[in-house]
Amino acid sequence: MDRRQQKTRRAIFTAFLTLLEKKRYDHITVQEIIDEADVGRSTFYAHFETKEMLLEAMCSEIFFHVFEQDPCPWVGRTEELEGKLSHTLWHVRDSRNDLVGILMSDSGEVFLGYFKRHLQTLFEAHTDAFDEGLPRDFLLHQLSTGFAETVKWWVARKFKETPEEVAGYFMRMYGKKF
Amino acid sequence: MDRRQQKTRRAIFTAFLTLLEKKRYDHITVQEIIDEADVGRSTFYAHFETKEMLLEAMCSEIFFHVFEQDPCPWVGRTEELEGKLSHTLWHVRDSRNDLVGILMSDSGEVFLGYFKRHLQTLFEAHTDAFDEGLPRDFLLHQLSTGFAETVKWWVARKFKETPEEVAGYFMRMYGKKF
DNA sequence: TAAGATACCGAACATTTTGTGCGATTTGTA
DNA sequence: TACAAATCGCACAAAATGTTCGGTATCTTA
Repeated sequence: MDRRQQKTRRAIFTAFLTLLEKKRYDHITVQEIIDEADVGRSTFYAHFETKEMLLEAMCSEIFFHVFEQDPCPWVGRTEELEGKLSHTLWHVRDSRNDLVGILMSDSGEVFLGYFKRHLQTLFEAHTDAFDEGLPRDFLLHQLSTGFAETVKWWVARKFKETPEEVAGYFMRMYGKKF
Repeated sequence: MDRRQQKTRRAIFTAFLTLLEKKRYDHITVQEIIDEADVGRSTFYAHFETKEMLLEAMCSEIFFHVFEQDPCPWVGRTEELEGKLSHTLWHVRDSRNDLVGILMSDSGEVFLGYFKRHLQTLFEAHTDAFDEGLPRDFLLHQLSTGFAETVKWWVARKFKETPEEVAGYFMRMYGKKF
């Protein structure tokens, strides 16, 4: 892809993220994004048809960059669910500069949609760690939304706990108890 | 309150709910609400400063009507948490005409905010039914968001299960297990 | 390095949506 | 009935969106 395109695309993304930390998504105007990114008006519309499609593209790109980048450079594979969750939390904390604005804003649902679908596939291989007497779709729905909410709780607490502690809380909250 | 005010207020609310079932909140224009409600433009703005404040007022009113109407006419009090949750679910199903549009739309967070705060106070008196070794704010956050998500799951399934079944699923998912 | 392709700029313009003002009319309340 | 208040609807201003186009800068590749 042309360097110029990458450059403006990135300028628009970072401008958007900057604005998202200051004010609500639906109060941000295209003009503000253009000004903050310092690009021409027609240039913006050459890249994104609407503000909404910008959000969608940005969430998609960040999600892919954070969670589906392959191979993961700094972590060994583990078969344990709790290890996988810790791993996920490491990624979240590692990318907090990109994620916090999106996760905490009123536009968070778009990114969370990607995240929850990702989590659902993750949990599908581990339902035996939980109560198998529950309807499977209920169980998976609760686990994925529950972990997403765990992340939001953690972010709101500014990552005070370690990833391992948080994953432990989650497993203790949702896992089988004997 | 003047009958005329009540009438237009109601007309605007129902128009808004009607539109919310057809299209997304942020794609609805004030003009569409005005047309659907069949009220004058200045009349709308005499009632609500913005579309957002209309949403806020509507969520507040519906929440109060559904959950804090006192006394509750058709149910006996119970001290059991599971009974209280079933009771809540009865209210939800009973008011589904008003709630489904709001809960399922992209504007759902406003109503869910009221709902989760309500749930949090409800759970505060019952934390002994859950794992007390977890941080209290984590526990309460998970329970309130978890029950809210349970409701969303149930709504999406078009109330296929009974309130008691759903409350049972929730308790089995989150409650102490021995 | 020269040529062609492509992206950017920025200003102008049309359109849509929002929000306000005001006189005339209708409706509610006392 | 008489007064108060809400509604209507039209006109108008302001803001935001989205498009077009000619000139300029930059990239790619032959």
